[in-house]
Amino acid sequence: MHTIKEIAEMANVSRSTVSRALNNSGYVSEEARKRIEEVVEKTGYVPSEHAKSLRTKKTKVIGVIVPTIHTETSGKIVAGIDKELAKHGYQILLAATNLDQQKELEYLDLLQVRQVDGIILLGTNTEPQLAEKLNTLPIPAVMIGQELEGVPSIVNDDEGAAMEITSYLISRGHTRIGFIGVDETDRAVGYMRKQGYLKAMEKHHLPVASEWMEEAVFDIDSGHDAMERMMQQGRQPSAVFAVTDRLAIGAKSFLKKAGFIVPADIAVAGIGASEIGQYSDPPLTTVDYQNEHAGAHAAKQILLQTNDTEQPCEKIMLNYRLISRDSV
Amino acid sequence: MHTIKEIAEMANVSRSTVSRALNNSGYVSEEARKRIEEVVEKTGYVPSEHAKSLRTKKTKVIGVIVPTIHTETSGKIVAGIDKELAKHGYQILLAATNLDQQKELEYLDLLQVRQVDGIILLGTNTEPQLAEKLNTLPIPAVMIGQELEGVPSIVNDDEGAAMEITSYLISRGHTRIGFIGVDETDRAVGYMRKQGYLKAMEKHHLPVASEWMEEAVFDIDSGHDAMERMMQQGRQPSAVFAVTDRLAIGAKSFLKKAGFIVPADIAVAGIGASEIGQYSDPPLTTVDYQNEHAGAHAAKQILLQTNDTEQPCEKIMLNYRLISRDSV
DNA sequence: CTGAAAGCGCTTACAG
DNA sequence: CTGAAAGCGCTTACAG
Repeated sequence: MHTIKEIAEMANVSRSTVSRALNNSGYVSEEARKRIEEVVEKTGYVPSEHAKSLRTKKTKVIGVIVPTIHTETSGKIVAGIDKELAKHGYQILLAATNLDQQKELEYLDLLQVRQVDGIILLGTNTEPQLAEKLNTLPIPAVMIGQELEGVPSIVNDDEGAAMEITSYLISRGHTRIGFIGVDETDRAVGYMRKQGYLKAMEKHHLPVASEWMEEAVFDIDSGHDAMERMMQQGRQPSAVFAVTDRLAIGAKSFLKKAGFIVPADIAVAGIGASEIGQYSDPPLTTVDYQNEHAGAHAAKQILLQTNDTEQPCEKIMLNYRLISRDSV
Repeated sequence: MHTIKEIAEMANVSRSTVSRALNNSGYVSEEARKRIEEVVEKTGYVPSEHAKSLRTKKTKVIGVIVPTIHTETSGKIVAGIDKELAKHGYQILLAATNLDQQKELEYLDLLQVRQVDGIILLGTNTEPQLAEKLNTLPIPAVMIGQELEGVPSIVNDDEGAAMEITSYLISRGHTRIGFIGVDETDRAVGYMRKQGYLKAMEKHHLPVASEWMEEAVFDIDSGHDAMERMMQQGRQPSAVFAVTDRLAIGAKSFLKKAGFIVPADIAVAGIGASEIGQYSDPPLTTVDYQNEHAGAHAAKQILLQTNDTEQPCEKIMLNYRLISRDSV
């Protein structure tokens, strides 16, 4: 690895001049520039980002904190972030919490230490501790998927989507509609989607039986088990809305095993527009949140903020669209 | 953000002593250490990684180059890498090529500039240019999924797996077996898996018709189209082996649309043990490569090499297992 | 148009 | 056990 000093010596100029030439800042004579370019070309010299960062306090790296990295949703969001960031020469420093909320806070520190220029967080909760930390961060942060006081965020219309999908089930003649949700500390997925379900039911004056409401965690098996519990009750629903596609897939897999036909016996719907839902049997009715867009938006936001620190704290709510397929 | 100088002043010691205390290197009296710890605690001081890196030439960051980040395979491998790395306080700097081979080379440079301690590459090809670059890299590199001269690598037994799955189809009574592959510049997926197929057919003295061999690219739609082409020929196969699950899913989706019953009319098998295959209809027979393990192995390898530069260039071939499900 | 010098925030021999 | 000093590789006023 060469250093700027070596390049300067080889080109017979000072380090200052090399720096100016490379950064296009300040005057450099044509001849000097040419000599420098030749040397750079010949040596393959690239300046050390660390030294640069130390001086300029900029790293062109954005920290991204995700709950899990091998799920489709995270994957698409990160892909969206990456594509947008790459356009501007930024890179992603990735941190996965594996759904451990404590780690969310730890990584916030860790990423700061690495002097990232900004942080994008795929939120799983809205704990006040997190909000506080995010608000006192010396660098810009953007939250995806959850709304948090004082933090710019890209959110989905979770309540609206849940209402729409529940209403869709109702419009297809269903009145006994089950619900598979998750813990409400996840405000977007746990609370808002449940609200949407409840509001739709209420609007149509339909009863909501407690034995039709199950709580699960974020995986397929958990959806399977929730469906199993629901069907063991006396009164069985004729349709079920699960707050994620993976939960819905799990529910369907239980129903299939237990001999129920989807959608003839029971209709199933989810949220997420995952491929696994698209190619499962029968294809899953769901809502598309356009996760790549969410990622791209977040990247744009963070880039805006790094360049102009006093950006207003924007909240963006993304569109969704219902995808009706054969599971309903 | 505080600096070591401020901490030193507040604790009434020199910067050297603060550094020694924080890194547990060299002697520090109990009293000094206590004072320093108190100040650090109070201020929430964390040393700048950039300054550290500039001195020590270590960053505790590993660059990971992937073809795409939103696919299940990449996701699982990266998850495996991340988990192992996190144990040792390392982080991932992510770069996605979106299947552009040129970018693979560019990112190799970019990551070096960022002074990562090592690079893990999910390989898609074995171009000599890539091998050469990897071999002259001043930092350790590990390749996953492809074998490359002189580069430590974690590979799957692609030929073995393809042979086994083809033999499995044969053992179920199939003799007319189609093949959906990808370009052979991807040596592992394109060439080795095709070899496995051909060898199994040859071993059982079965004919391989050219109209049973299709080439696709890495997505579901492409598998669909390849299957469509194959079925438009005069002689139709009774089974088809696609080199990835996604291709197999695409093939199945065409067959379904065209009115064929899987597996009664045509059996379908893939490789990858993806969830989408598991929950598709009927569930896909496939081979599990245990991608998380591959990632973890790669991380261990790279960690070994960063600490001990003269590690021998190891090649590891991972186990696979056949998962037989209803698509065959 | 150019270069000497200071400084970013650390670590590490070295002298005491 | 501790501190002064040099140095990692850059950038940026400043003086010329």
